[in-house]
Amino acid sequence: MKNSAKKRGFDDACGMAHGLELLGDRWALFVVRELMLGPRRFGDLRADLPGISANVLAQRLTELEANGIVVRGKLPPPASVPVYGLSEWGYEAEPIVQELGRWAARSPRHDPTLPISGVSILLSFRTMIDRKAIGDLVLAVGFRFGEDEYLGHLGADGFSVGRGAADAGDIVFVGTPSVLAGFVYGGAPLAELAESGALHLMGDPALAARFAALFVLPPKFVPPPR
Amino acid sequence: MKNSAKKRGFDDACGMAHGLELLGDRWALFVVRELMLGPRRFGDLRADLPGISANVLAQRLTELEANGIVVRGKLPPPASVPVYGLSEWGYEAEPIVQELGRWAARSPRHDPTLPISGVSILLSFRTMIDRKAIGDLVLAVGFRFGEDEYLGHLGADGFSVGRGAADAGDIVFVGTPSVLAGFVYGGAPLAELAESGALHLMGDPALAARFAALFVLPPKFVPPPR
DNA sequence: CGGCATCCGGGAAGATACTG
DNA sequence: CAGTATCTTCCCGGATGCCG
Repeated sequence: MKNSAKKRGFDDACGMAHGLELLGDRWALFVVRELMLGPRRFGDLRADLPGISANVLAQRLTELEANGIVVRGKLPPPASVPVYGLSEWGYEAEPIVQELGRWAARSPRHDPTLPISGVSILLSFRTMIDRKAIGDLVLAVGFRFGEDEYLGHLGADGFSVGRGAADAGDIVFVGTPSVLAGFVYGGAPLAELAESGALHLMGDPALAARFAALFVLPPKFVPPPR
Repeated sequence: MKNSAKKRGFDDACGMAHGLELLGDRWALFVVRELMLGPRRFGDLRADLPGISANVLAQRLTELEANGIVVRGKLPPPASVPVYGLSEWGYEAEPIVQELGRWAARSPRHDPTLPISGVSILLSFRTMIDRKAIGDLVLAVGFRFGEDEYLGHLGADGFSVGRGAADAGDIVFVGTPSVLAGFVYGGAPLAELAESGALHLMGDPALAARFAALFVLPPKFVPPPR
């Protein structure tokens, strides 16, 4: 009888309180974030969640599944490996992740030099895109982070992205999520990144620059003097 | 040296991760929620946060202040009592609370019969209002929960609310937040509530009914069969 | 009385080792 | 690779007490 579901509740009918009971445990929202672009395997989650231990990840997955947020599945043969995905309702948690990220980006203490996962940076594009700046630009953008490939579509209604063949993009970024973040958000010059081999671009550099210019971080909050 | 901020961080540049470092501690987001409609006193926070202990509340307030989210103030004489409010940036956290609440309202496990605070129910109105249903209705709505009075304004652009004299409303609800929730979200008949004394209405009952009809909870998520 | 220390017990998270 | 078992660490919550 390890559990008995004694979770300390909040005894509060407020939706926020219930949301925190479902997603407020340490690492829970990270797991949801990593699944936001499609199902993944246990080991992949662990690799992109540096710091989480196997038992905590297993427990979070179990709890999230019990609450109908995560769905345990199995790839068809011959793979036959277990995977974890989000339920339809689980996918609807994306605005939570977005608002949390958008708000925290204004924090004076935010350190953007820390490592970042591929899913994180791609989700941040969905959050931070400046729709008014898109104009009539339509573009397929591929991303290759090691073994993981994603394909995004830029259109008048924003930026969408999912697992897919990166080669299908009009432009393709190959590198690490951190370096890509440095290019898009940090304004690192593409030429230097390409020369050092940190970030490889396939396609028109001018298009890549136009793409990067669509994403801007909100201004930091400056506490007024006391 | 109690220990120099050894908080276990996430080492993740994702904005969401930083947001959780700022607001992810137990009770932290509750404190922010309770301050969302204006500054309050230590004891008031404690009273509306059943279950929190004084030392934890003090610690959260200290941390939130150190991070620029909460601002410690003092009412002018002759009151001269200390109060806690939100910084401008702190107020910007409302979408986080809203999205969390909106999402959790679809949870199959959500129990709306639990107690609820005055701030919670009023914030939920801001979240859950159906803008398309407002039409040309313009209305000032007062709320009196014991000693606490709030005044809300309904207009084409939604519902806004703040601390204020409830009497100034075209209609005024007097009662507990829970009973008001039962009327607005649970469809409890106003006549019975008034008769039992649980909820007192000043003003036109038809207006109150029109007001209540503007707020609808999202449909529950029904997990598909395995 | 409001605000914040201190001590303690319980339980969740972290690290590591181990098994199928 | 996908988890489970076990031990340790530390946060949370309650009680108590000091101090303004």
